[in-house]
Amino acid sequence: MKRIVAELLATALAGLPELREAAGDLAIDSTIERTRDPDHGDFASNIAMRLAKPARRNPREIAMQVVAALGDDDAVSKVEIAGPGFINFYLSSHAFHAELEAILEQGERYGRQERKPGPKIHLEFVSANPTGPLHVGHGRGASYGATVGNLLEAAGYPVHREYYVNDAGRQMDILGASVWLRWLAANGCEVDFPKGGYRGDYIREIAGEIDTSGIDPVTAEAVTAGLPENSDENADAYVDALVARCKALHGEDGFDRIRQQALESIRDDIRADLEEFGVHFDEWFSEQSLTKSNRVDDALAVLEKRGMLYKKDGATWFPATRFGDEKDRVVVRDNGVKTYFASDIAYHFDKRERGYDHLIDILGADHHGYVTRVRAGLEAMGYEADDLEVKLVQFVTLYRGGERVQMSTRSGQFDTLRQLRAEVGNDAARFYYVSRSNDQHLDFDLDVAKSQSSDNPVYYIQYAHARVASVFRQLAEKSLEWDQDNGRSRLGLLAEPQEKALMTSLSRYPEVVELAANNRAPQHLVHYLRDLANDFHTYYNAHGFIVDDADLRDARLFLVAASRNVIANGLDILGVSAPEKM
RNA sequence: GCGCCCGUAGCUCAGCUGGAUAGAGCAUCGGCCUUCUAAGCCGAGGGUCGCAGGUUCGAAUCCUGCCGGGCGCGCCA
Repeated sequence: MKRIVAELLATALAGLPELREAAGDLAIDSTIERTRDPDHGDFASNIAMRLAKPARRNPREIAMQVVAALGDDDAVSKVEIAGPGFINFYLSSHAFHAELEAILEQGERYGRQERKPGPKIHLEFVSANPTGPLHVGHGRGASYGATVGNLLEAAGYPVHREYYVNDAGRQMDILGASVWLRWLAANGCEVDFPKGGYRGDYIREIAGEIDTSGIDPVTAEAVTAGLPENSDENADAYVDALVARCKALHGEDGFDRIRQQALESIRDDIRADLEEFGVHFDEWFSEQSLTKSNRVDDALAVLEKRGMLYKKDGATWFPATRFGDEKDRVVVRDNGVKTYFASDIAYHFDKRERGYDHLIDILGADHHGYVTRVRAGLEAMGYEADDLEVKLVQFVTLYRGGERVQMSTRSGQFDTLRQLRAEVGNDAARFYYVSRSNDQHLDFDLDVAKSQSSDNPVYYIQYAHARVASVFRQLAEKSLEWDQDNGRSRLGLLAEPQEKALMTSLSRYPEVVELAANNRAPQHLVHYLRDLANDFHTYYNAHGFIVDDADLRDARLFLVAASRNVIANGLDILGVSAPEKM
């Protein structure tokens, strides 16, 4: 709808060379906004004020000139100049009726833009290490990422959703050793469990499920002989020695089998958890595959070739400070092992090489330290630092009964995403996770999320949708039918203030989706749906829909059906269900 | 010490690339069910937008400094 005004303004400006020159590359779109006050019309443009300086003229005078140059359009009923130089546009009821018709014509497509050829967006999110179940914090990244993906798709961009599986490196060895020890224990071989090991119950479960055919049980003495003490200072050495011992006793293959089964079990569990949560990925990208296909070496070779590596103290360094990082970073340690940073830049290099134009990483706030260096890596390899956009998701704190819920893996308290979903349901979880800006700490109140009452906005919005469905059920019970065509031709009967307000809100939907997509800000959609539901409930309480006058009834049901359509489309983007009945 | 994020009503938070009188929910108070679901609606009170400067026609929004809170600063992953 905004486009109507934008086009009118653009045409007017095209006929005013002096102003057009002053405008330069000013996007006309960016001068137009919805008004907050209906007294200011439906849309306002501040273009006259923006042009005042470059044109060295009085803004009201410019506004008058622009208004005089505006062509006629039956979508616009009135144009006024107000305040310091705003141009206020009042849209005609014709324009709003056309929008209502578009909503029902386009159905699920309403608010979605035509698919654009590019830029192709690579969206990486969650990417939690496969060492245990997802916790509550990951849930926020999952909801946020999934919703941003939906928004970007609605805005027309091709989106590839990817989960990076950190299935290589030392942590996987520790996971393997943890499962191995639990397996040994189940077979009568008790060994002191390492302090840095994974001790969750799921490790025991995995140990009980893995296929160990051909791997023979051993004695505790064989395992512990010559091992360092399992003390706090020796924690790392003790774990590493256990890994080495496992390989010595069962062979590389034996250890590898245990480790691989452990990580696959956990990864599959994470995948199932996310699927149940309505969070889908196009690809689960394995870090192991990066190494196997030599992509890390490829990336390092590119850096080498560009003179972006140097040796110092036996290690290989990347001069990150040249790209604004606070210190240079090691990519290959003095023991020859490549760092996590090396595979990280290789991974992002690979993303670009796979043909994605724009990379978005959604990370926990504790990862913000990596942003500069990874962007530096991309830049050093010849890409733009801005090709990588990082959205940080701040921490989540759970509250119950006004008290902070302690989240600790160790104490076995409430902390997994599964537990949260079981307690409040997927809809409430998806909704609350994205109801706040990603860079705002999130206080997640379990009592509110669970409550099926007025203080719970999820139900408030869903209720509006269910109410519409109920109205149509009621219609059928009264053996009446909705004549949609008649309703369409009678939209002029919708003159009540609540009807005007609802039509205005509905027409905003495409703009809200675009705004939310461009800013990676799902909370805009959340707040919009809340407002829309409010407009609907107000209308519902003020006027009957199933009235005796068939023309008025058909017209009102047209508006009501359009409301249902927009609410359903919005909830779909949020990954929240739109119930027919509550 | 350095870097990132945050500071808006009693509480939890919106506030779009700077716009017109700073908004919503909860909580508090007062109304509305013989009529499509009261999981709803209407109304009232409640603000030094952390503080101080600056930029400009205009600042909660941009810049600088300070105060307060969170997170991060490995040849870990």
